[in-house]
Amino acid sequence: MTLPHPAADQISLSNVLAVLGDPTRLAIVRYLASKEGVPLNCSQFLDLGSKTNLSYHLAKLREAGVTRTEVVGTSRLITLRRDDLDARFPGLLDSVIAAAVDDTALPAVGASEIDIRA
Amino acid sequence: MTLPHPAADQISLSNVLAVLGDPTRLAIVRYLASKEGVPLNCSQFLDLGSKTNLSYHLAKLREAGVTRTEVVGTSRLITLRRDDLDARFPGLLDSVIAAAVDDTALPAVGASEIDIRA
DNA sequence: TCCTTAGTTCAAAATTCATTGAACTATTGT
DNA sequence: ACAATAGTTCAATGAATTTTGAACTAAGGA
Repeated sequence: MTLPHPAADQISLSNVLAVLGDPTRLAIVRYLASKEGVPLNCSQFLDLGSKTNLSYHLAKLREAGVTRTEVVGTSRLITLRRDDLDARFPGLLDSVIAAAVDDTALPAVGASEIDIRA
Repeated sequence: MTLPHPAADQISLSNVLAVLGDPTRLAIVRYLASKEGVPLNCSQFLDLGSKTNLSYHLAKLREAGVTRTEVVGTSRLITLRRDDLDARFPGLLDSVIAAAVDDTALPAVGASEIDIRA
C-alpha cells in the first residue's frame, strides 16, 4: 500500500511556498530536517497538534511534494523529499530550513520534554 | 507621507512564505526581480489583476516585508526589499526568484504585449 | 478651479483553510 | 479471535483569504 505523491515535475513552487507558509507545517519540516535520514512517524509530532490535525498537515505536505510518506505496518514513515525539491528548486529547502532553525516564533517539537537532571 | 512597513527584525518567515505562496503575488515578485533596480508602480502589474485586487496583493507584500513602497506624488514606487530579506533569510529570495523565473504556470506580466514586428 | 490619473478603502460575496470530535480501517501482539 | 495501536476520513464549524464594484482621497495638469 502506497500513498499518492506528486511526480517530481508536478511539484508547484507556489504550492510548496503556500504549504510551508503555515507555522505548524514549517515546524514539522524543521523537525524533519533536524533528524534528516531518520524517518519519523506521525506520533513524533504530537507536540504540534492533535492527531487529527497532524494527519491533515502531513497530508498537505505530502500532496505538495515536500515530504514522502512510506507505509510500514501500522505506521507511516515521513521523510523530507529533499532529492526532488533540490532538483526542482535549488537552494530553496536549505534556505528555508536555515531560516526556520533560528525562528523562535515557531512551535517546537519536544517543547514538553523534561530535563531529568533538574 | 509614508506607508507602514515592518521593521527588518519583525519580518516573519512563515508569513513571507505564505505571502509568496499566492501565484499572483509570486508573479509580482518575479516581475520586480526581472526589473530589479527600477522602481515600478502599481499600474505596471495590471496584467495580473484588477486595480483593486492588485492594491490588496501589493499591500500584503509590503506588510509581510517583501516589498518596499515609496509614495511619490500620485504613484507608489515598489521595490523588492532585498537588503532586509537577504540579511534575515539568506539565499531565500534568490532561490525563490530562480525557481519562479522558469515557472510557466505563473501568470506573466506583459503577456498581452503585441510584437510590433509581426 | 476643474478634470484626470493613481491608488486606497469599504462592505459584501465567494472561497478556501484550519481545527475538532466521532467513527472508521488496518495492522500488530496476545 | 480479541484488544490495542497508528493513523485516516468525515462532517461541522469558525476563521481567514480572495475577489469585486462603488465610493473615496490626493496630487498633477490644463
